[in-house]
Amino acid sequence: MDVVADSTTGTPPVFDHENLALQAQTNLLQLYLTHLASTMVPPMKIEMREPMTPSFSLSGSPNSETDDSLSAALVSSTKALFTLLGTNTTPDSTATAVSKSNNKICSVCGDKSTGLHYGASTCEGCKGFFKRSVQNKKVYHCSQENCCEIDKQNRNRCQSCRFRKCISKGMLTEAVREDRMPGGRNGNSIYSNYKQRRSIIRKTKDYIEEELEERRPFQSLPSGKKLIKELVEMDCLDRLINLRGLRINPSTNCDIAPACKRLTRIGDEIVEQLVEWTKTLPFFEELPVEAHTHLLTQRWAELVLLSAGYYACSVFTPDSPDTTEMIDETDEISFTNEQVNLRLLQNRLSLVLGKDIPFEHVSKEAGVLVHQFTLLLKSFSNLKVSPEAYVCIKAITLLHLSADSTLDKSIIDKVNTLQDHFVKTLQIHLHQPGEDQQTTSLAQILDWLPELRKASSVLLHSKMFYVPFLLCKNPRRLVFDE
DNA sequence: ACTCAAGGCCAG
DNA sequence: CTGGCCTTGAGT
Repeated sequence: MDVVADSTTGTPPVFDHENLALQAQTNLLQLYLTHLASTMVPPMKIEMREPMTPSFSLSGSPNSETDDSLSAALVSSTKALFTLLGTNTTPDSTATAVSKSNNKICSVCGDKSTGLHYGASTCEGCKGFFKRSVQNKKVYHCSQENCCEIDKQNRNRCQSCRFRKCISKGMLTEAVREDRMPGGRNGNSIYSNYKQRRSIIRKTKDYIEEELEERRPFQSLPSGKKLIKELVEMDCLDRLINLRGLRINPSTNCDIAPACKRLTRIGDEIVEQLVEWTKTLPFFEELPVEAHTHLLTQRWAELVLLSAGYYACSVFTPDSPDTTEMIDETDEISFTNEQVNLRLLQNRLSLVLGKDIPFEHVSKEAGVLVHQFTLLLKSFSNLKVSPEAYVCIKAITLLHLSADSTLDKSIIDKVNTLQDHFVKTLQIHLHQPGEDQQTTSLAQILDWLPELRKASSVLLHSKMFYVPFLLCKNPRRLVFDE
């Protein structure tokens, strides 16, 4: 009955094999993210307001030659990534819509527009202001709260908010020439990349901007119900939960090999889903791709745990604190009892792998992880997080920078500003009346984040990325949508 | 030759 | 620093 135990060696071969493969998968993750950056970044040199460090050579993959097998795997999945990168753009409709709607009015201040300037239809004033700002590498600071309204009358009251609105309206710092050469036209590449990215999130952004044009606490990223609503709609938690690698083909008795192979592909799938999610974020275009790469690389494990945890809480409604009796019979994850979850993992792992896995092996390999995940579930379920709060927490988690971040300072400031914004948005949401006595405070949620971080390090250490998903969803019930 | 988006000039 | 007006020059 127990194939694994037949092995003469003391260590369980199944898990050893997996761990090796999954370790390679972690490296693959890095490569994917780097690859994402290289395909998103135009090959030209890009100068930001602050003197950019040459770290932009990230697209040039300065590292030494990668391992052959990893390269091969990378190449094989490149196609899928390219589809992720949004080739399904509608440049025509975008262009015409923009040119029509912005033909006469400056999109920044509402003054009379004199045409397209640096990517947006603006007046001479905003054009000149943007040019001087970029040329002189100006860094402005808002004396208020980054929420100044910019119109024709008061556009000179706050340079910081004016510049931010320029950016949010699509003006590109890259379009200001470093060599100051007059005349001619900028290469199409400057705008094509931007337009491609913008078209992906155009729907979201336009929607938000229509609703919140008047009162926006933050120019490029409006706060409010619409922002949260979009985030909730874009979240696609089901896609992350219904990982193909965890599905069971009911008709065929899976061999061990394909099952293992599928498990090792889960890293790919997670990256795919997270990249997809990142691209739908309203602030996607506000940050350079290397920033997204950096953030995803650092935070993906936390995002996985958060997503799985939220899914478990939303599906199983953790209102029964005493789950001691639901061992064996029930097929539900426990929020308190890690032994239940270990048993559950054993069952489901055996199911996916198509053979019995001894409990002690599961306990040995995933015990610490299950322990941490169960603790995390318990504390997370106490927060009673709403879908709206969940997407805010997710954004806050992604936008958490380590102290030793290697990003450019201007980017760090931007990321921090964005994170602050989502914290405020979350706070506003929590204070909203109508919810059934939201007792959870912002401080409670923020206090929980270190716990998430701690659990993520365990997840990274174990390399069994799929454990949270396997625990929170029965592989038998995974949706087959292909 | 015309267009249009980039840079420059300079009175306010 | 601002912004209206002028000059440039590749693309059409």
